Amino acid sequence: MTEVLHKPLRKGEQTRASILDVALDLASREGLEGLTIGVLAERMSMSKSGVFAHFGSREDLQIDVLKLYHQQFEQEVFYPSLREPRGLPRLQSLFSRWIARVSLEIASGCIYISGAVEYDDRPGPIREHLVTMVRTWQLALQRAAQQAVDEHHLAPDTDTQQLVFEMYGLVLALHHDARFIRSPGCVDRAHAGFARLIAST
Amino acid sequence: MTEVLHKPLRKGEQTRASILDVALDLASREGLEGLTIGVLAERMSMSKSGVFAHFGSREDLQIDVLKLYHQQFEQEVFYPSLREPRGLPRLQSLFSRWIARVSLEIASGCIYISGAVEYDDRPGPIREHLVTMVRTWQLALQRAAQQAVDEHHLAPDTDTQQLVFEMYGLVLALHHDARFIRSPGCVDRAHAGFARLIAST
DNA sequence: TGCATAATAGGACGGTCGTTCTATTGTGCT
DNA sequence: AGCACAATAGAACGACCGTCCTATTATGCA
Repeated sequence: MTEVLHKPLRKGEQTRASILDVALDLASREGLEGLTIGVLAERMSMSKSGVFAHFGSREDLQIDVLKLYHQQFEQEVFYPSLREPRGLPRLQSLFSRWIARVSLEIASGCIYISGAVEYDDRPGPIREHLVTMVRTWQLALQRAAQQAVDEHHLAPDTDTQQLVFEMYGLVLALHHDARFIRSPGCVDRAHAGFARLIAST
Repeated sequence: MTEVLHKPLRKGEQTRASILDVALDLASREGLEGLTIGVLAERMSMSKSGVFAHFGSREDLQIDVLKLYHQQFEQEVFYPSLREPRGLPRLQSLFSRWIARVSLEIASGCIYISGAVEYDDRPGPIREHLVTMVRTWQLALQRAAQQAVDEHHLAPDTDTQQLVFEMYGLVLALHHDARFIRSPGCVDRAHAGFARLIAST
């Protein structure tokens, strides 16, 4: 069990990791469904079977990509915000970092968002993993919102589920207008929406 | 030119129309990219080539599906709202009918929304058509919002682009939580968001 | 009813997909 | 250095894709 941690990265594990990196980039651009082993192999300058051997199946590869994305999301958005004081500052930080990440992702795309559309009607383990991750994130937001209520930063009758719903809407609108419509200034609009949202509760 | 209008539907045009109906249903569920001629032919109990012959290419088929969707959207959401008086009533009607349609589409999916994700990074005529249609809809909303300002139903300094941005976000969040997360009560949340949106401007 | 032509079927094409098998190359330990 | 074995390559598979070509069937008008 634990001795695995001490084992240094053998060659295989190392290339497996870099395959996953490229796969994440690819899936961000083309969607998880658009992630194909042939293209992945080409980008890696490897043979299809060479790439394939590192994962039991394409589905396992997709799930591993998903887990990697989740990990990066936590690292970039969630954990840093925990250093902010409970309540509104932390909620504000979560939202800002979220926006910042989606803004950077304008060139590549957010897998949580594209995955939600790709797998909204496609049962299976990928959908289940995806739903769990997004639910986790929504619950984290809701917890932060509740803390803001407890700290009297928000009105005591605040519907935190409604709050998270609308925050998610702002980010979806940002992703939509930035990546699809490509209209400028939508990052500011997302921030303005959040400010109004906080002010009116 | 005009004598085409008087020509009754020959057999071919008739089956072509019903193919498009099935294709629209299929594309709503699987996405425009998931719309495949083989599956379409199977659903029609026709041969692949029999289906194919009605459209010059798969891309043309997809564009025709898009146009059909646009037409239905206008018919169900846009035109009926024009009978409401200018200003807030009409804006409210546009939003309500929009929500109602997306709610009914929970079982099948909205092509504007899924298409936005599928084609946000895939250049070509399909993307162009899609962007034009969504832009048209957003501009219609913005026009209605501006009329609400002119009628003094909304504050004179209202940022109508911001308003449309947030309305779109509410619908995207509804689509997300209803179809992907499958959390109940999000239709009410979309309405509540709109009410708060109007109240706070 | 016959005939021009529209509508559809059937089969084949080259391509890509995920996956499997076998062979070859490379690594890392004793 | 040599050996066990991990890592990768290469070819082949069946399945599905869009598209094309040719034959057959159905339609609708004279």
